[in-house]
Formats: sequence, structure tokens, C-alpha cells
Amino acid sequence: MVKLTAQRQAILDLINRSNRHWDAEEVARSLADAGQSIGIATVYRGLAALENEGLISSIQLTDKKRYERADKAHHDHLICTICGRIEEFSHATIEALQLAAARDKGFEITGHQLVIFGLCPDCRKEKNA
Amino acid sequence: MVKLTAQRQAILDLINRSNRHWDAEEVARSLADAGQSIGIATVYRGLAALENEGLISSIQLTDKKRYERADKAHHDHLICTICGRIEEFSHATIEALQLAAARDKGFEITGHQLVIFGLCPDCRKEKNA
DNA sequence: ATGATAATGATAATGGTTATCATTCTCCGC
DNA sequence: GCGGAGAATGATAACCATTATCATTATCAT
Repeated sequence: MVKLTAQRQAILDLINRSNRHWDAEEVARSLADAGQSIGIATVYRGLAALENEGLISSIQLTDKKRYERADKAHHDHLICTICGRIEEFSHATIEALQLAAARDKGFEITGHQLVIFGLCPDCRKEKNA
Repeated sequence: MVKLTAQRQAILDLINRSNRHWDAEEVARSLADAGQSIGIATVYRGLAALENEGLISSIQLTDKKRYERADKAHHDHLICTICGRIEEFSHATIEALQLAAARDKGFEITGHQLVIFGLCPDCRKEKNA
């Protein structure tokens, strides 16, 4: 049985209090800065356990995994390839069409991930300056 | 200037002759088996160079990158989380809606990746057996 | 041929993540 | 309250895909 220990509580609170997409390193550092330092292995295990329980959710980026609050409506991500900024968007029709596409192939969907890469408004401006 | 050397030609031919999604290790092994053995670092660089030239394309999975032919219409991927089987699908409406969503946020799209995870027909059968 | 530029390949290094293992915590039944 | 089973913790080693290094070799234009 999975336990919601003090460490995991701290991780969960940190993520729930924010609107960011955290990687494990950032979580560890932030907790350490707050005087609640937790071993990096425990952070990784805690994040995995919390995600398993549906208490947080994640996106897998090229290099690393990032976690965010789960108490939001489902959404996908737009990532700026220059500054790394992450925006969220959701689109009911896209979701519905994904379901249909999977059904066509006889698949039973368990999850999906849509990431759009591009240049955010700021970096576009920067580039054209 | 990028050169299409014998090694890169071999990698490109291998991928173009197939319909699979290759990782670097598989490419190296397959070429070695065919008597055309290439250093693993060269395989990685070759794959990156070929992708840069638009001669092959790739999808980034959780753990590794996989390459496939580029001479196919754009498509997304369905991945079986049990056996790893990869199916392709494409949906013009989904593409169009993605563009619209990005524009709404002021992003200039440079790429995107949609992966749907699920159980393929065979593994569904297996599971319910 | 002769440089200049790029590619090769063996190997070391990187970096995010997971495994190991001894120790500590938690919680249940007695 | 006590004992013990099952988890969790944390320091650290191991993993593994990928990238960097660097000496050597190939390629191409003049």
C-alpha cells in the first residue's frame, strides 16, 4: 500500500501551490531551500508514487520528465524551443478525434501526449529584432 | 557542409528499405549483421545528420529516439504499452486544430508530436484471455 | 598534390533516472 | 505498549541512451 508520508506531502504541496512544470531536481532544490530537504532518490520515488495515485500528472519532454498539478482539466502543451516556456491549451475536438483514430486501429487508449513545439511570442519578437 | 558518406548512405538505405521505427542500436546491429559495421557514435551522428537534411524523421519516445522513413505523408503514432508495437495514423483535422490552438497563444509552430498510448488488438485479446 | 573542412570510431563523459541496501518509519494485531 | 511485517528513506552505485573528445582518415575545391 502506498503511503502519503511527510516527504510526499511536502512534494505534493509544493506542486499544488504552484502552476509550474517541475522536474525532480527543481523539486529537491526548492524543498531544500525551504528547509525541508529530501534525498533525490526519494523525490523521484515520491513523484512516481504521487503520479500513480493520480495526485499529480506529468509530461515527458525530450530530456526529462516534468510534473504539474493534476487538479486541472486535461490539457496539452505548447513548448517554446528557445526559452523553454510552457503554455497549456485544450481542445475537446482534438481529444475526440484522437479517440476515434485509436478506435479505428483497434487500440484501447490508456493515455496520450500532444506536444507542440514552436516559438513563443517573446522569442519571436526577439528573433525579429 | 554535410556529406552523404558511405556510412550515412548505408543507414539511409536501411531505413528506406524498411517500414520500421529504428533506434540507433538496432541500426548499428543490423548493419553489422549485413557486414557493413559502423561505429555507434557514427550511427548517432549519421541519424542526426540525415534527420537534419529531412531524409529521415524521428519520434522521441520515453526512453529513446526512433527513426523512420521521411518519404511518407505526415502522421502520428499509436504505441502499445505492452508489446511496443507502433501504428501510424493521420488526421488532417487534428493537424488543423493544432495550428489554430498554437496561433491562439501567439506561438509560431516549428513541430509537434502526438503519441497515443494504449493496448493493441493482440494485447487486448491476451489480457482478456 | 595540398590544404581546409568534415567524418569516423574508440572511448570517456554526461545526465536523468533507477537499483541497492542498510536503516528507519508506520501501522496492525496482540 | 510491543513486536514485526511491509514501506519508505537516503546515500550511493549502477544504468543506459546519447554526446563530447580527439587522434586519424576521407573528401573536395583549387
